[in-house]
Amino acid sequence: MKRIADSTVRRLSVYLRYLEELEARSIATTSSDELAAHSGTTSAQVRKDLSFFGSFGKRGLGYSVPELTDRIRQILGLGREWRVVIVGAGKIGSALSNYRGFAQRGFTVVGVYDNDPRKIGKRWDAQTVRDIVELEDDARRDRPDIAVLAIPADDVQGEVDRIVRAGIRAILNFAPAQVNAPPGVTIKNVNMAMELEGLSYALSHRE
Amino acid sequence: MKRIADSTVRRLSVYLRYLEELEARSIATTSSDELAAHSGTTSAQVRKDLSFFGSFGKRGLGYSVPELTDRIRQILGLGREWRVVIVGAGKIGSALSNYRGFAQRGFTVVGVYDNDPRKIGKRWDAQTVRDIVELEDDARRDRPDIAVLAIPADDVQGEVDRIVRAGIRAILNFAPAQVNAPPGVTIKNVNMAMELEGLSYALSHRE
DNA sequence: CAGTGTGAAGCACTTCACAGCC
DNA sequence: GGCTGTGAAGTGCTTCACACTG
Repeated sequence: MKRIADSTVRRLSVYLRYLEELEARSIATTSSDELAAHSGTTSAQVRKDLSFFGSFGKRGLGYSVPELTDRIRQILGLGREWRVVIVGAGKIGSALSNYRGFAQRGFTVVGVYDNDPRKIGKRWDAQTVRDIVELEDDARRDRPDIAVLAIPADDVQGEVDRIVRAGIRAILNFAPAQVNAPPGVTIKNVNMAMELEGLSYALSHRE
Repeated sequence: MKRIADSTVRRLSVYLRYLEELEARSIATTSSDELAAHSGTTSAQVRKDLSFFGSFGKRGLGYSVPELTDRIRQILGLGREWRVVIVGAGKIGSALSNYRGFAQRGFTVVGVYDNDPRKIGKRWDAQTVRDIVELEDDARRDRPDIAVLAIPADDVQGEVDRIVRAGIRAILNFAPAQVNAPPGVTIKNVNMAMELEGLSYALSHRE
């Protein structure tokens, strides 16, 4: 399949959230106009995004909510369980795994790791914190798909390397550090410092 | 000044982090090549980004680390204190305000708010949680610049409206919901669900 | 006739390539 | 000689506009 822009995938995620809301309210159909209004984009953009994956609508009528919901879930790969390990037994990982949409969309925490002896062995949500050095061994058994990396900025690269050695090919990185991964490993960076500095910039450059 | 792309501002933030590291190691000069290597971009991109704001380098020599650090801080508006309120006394806000770079870059928490009676009045980091209905009154006294919105997805728009009424013109939104703000108010969305779904998509579309 | 699907046009960001300066 | 600064070219995402169809 043709390469899909990152921005397109992100918008699909937003469309999905609105479609789920419509589904909960038992609304049967919607239109590109309506989807656009609730997603902060334009109707042309919605139609273009969907067109990369097929023609899901009916001309003159719009889209069937249940059908489009299913198709987008399928496209995003949400039809299965994703096994997630949290590296860094801190507040960010905890906030993420407690988020109700997390389990709802098929993400399951199969392990929590830290390198701090004071944390190892302690209870953490429904898990017991394990020693980070055990990640590679455990991974052979647990077969995690995704690692959430939420540690302080020191030695982020070292932990990325460990995660990659453990055979995990997708990383959600909350550490404010630039990291390299081999081809075939996808990294998404969530950098709060960067976002705050973006706000600082915006506030500073107003008329 | 010419409008600057969001992506440029985000990269400046990354350059700054590397420059601070160089400064800590007392390294006096650097080059666009080196900055690029540590920021996941190209040297041409670095030079182009900087060129929007002036010419900070010396041909044949590169950039003075302290000078460029200062200039980027200035550009990003980090030369002053930014007063931040946290709306939603949960783990995300706590993780953010405990992040050492937060205070270091001039962001100060001046208030924490929640609507849960069980949380109001309780200690939360160095703050006492206040009732969200008091935000507007308090803002007249505290003059916050930025609101960090970290509440569950319900009624995000209502809280955005309240924040805007309180005169705050920059919002960092962690709630997975599309929100509208009047012109003049900048919103940055950090959507973890979207990032995870991006990873799900990437994992599902491999050869 | 309302609303989709889609080539074509428009626009914005990135990369190139080289003149200019230290 | 090395590295910056920058017009020009390239690339890719977004918007337009309209043919098409239920």
